[in-house]
Amino acid sequence: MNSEITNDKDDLKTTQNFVEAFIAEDLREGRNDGRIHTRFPPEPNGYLHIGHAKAICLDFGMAQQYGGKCNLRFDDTNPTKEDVEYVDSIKEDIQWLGFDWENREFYASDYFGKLWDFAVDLIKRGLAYVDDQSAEEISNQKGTITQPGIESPFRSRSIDENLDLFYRMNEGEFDEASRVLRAKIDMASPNMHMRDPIIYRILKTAHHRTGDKWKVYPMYDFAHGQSDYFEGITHSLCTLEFEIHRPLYDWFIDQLKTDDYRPRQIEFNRLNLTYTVMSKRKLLELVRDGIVSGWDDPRMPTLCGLRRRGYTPESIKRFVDLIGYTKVEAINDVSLLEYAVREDLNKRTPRVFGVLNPLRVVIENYPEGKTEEVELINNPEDENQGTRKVPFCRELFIEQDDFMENPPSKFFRMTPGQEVRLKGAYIVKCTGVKKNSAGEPEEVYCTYDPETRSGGPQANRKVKGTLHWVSAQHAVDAEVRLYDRLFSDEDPSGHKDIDPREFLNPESLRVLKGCKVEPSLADVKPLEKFQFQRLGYFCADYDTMQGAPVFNRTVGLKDTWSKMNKE
RNA sequence: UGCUCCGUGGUGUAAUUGGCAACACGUCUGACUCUGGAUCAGAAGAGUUCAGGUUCGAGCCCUGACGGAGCAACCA
Repeated sequence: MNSEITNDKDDLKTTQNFVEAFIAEDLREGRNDGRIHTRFPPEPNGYLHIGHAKAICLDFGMAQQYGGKCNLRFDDTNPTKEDVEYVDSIKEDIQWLGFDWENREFYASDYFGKLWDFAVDLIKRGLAYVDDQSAEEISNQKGTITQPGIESPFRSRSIDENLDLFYRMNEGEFDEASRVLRAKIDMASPNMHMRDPIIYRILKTAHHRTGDKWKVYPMYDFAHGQSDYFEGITHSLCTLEFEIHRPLYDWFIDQLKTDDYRPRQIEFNRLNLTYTVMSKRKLLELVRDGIVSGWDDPRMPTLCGLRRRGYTPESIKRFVDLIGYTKVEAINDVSLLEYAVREDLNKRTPRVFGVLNPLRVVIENYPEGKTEEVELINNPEDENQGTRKVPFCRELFIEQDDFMENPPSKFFRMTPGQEVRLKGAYIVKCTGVKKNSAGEPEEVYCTYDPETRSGGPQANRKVKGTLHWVSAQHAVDAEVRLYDRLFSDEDPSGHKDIDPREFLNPESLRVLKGCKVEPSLADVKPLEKFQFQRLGYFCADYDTMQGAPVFNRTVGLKDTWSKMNKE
């Protein structure tokens, strides 16, 4: 039949990344009964950013690809930092990306009981002990990166005493920080994480889910791997900084396992983007200090920020697909993200006319009071999007940048004596300009050729430039927010001793009021996306009101003209 | 200084059991165009951090340097 037709050959993946290779191998060898089960484990202490999207795509993607499942599990073991506000936003963002954890919404706090039992079990087996020392004493005994630690004086107290103390810790009998439970492993290990790690600490803060039921809470290392185990996770995918934790992860699993099943931790590289910061702490500071308007400020690399900026889930997934997964610490160029969103928006957004910096044009030989309806194609990339009618009359607005009285060569726009096409309407010839006292153009005059209306007898006459325009009489006023990168340095947090905010880009937001857009845009709804022809992609902001649209610029169109002029 | 991980065009990634270093973004040409967009055609750009070794043959294996990152929170 149509054997030679493979129109999607570009999408056929011929290679697999190292994570896929590991998983494929495990499956081939029948480990864990040939199951694949992953999990996405956010801590509910902040909003998700595009780096999390990379993890989400891998966690859910691997499960999808190999016919497995992916759980959503909140890693909520530290009530002092976590909150339900974050739980809700995290769920919303994952759903927005298009992933589904079905009924598998779990919390590490679901396992506090089992974790407690496991800790008690370790104590009974002589593998854990209560340490009465202060944080400082414990830290001093821990040794350094080059020197082994020394054992705690409480390391060998009796099982009964340990049990008694541990129960009393949870009954609130002791102050926070007065005692901890530690695993008894090896104070001389070259891996600091194996030097009798703390596994439970006393915290008297109420937990957002378990209230004041518990006075002791497990540490990350004592909760994460075990939660994986309880859920039957087969592949625990995380970022590179947890590589050093893997021996400890495995140690706990060894103590827990009762048969051949065991989860495997695999670490991949984190996503870094040029011209931004990605750590939750730094993002939180930007919000807290009012440098941005909130977590969903369109300049933020958060998923809610990107959403508000006009990014689509597809473009983010495509970007993640393009950058891949390795073990190399990389810094990815935002221009690739911008490429991904342009590629997507080009296919899906309708074209419209919007004039950001209006300059009035009067067509002197066009009848006063006359209005024509001009038909325009909504999207040349997708004819299903049809056409629309746009009013045209004697007075219009064009872009200030599209007029120059004394232009350089290769300026194919409005300038005295030169013909230019008003897209979808007529070819006009500039006849003059009126300037204000400062010498700036205030009003431009031209004449039109009635024969050149699109579809008309002279319509195919060659002119070098085509401009977008809006009828002055019918234009809708809009606010437009032009966003640019938040930092002017490629790697703002990559400089020792320099605060990233030294590199804040003062032009990261420019608000334009009194922009003129075509009447079809009067009643746009938030998050509706458009291509403002010749300018870029824009997305209606949440601040949009009936008849008073507000647009965020997602990304500009490629602009070879402005590039030429930079040199 | 100890341990762990990592070093392939400007950037991000590929290279099946060792077999003439591939792709994407970016850059630069040109064509086409009622978006200086899109599309199409093409070009430049690395000899794989370095030095040895094994081999008929090494980006892939071995040794040693050099460079980068992570690890000493009662954070995750």
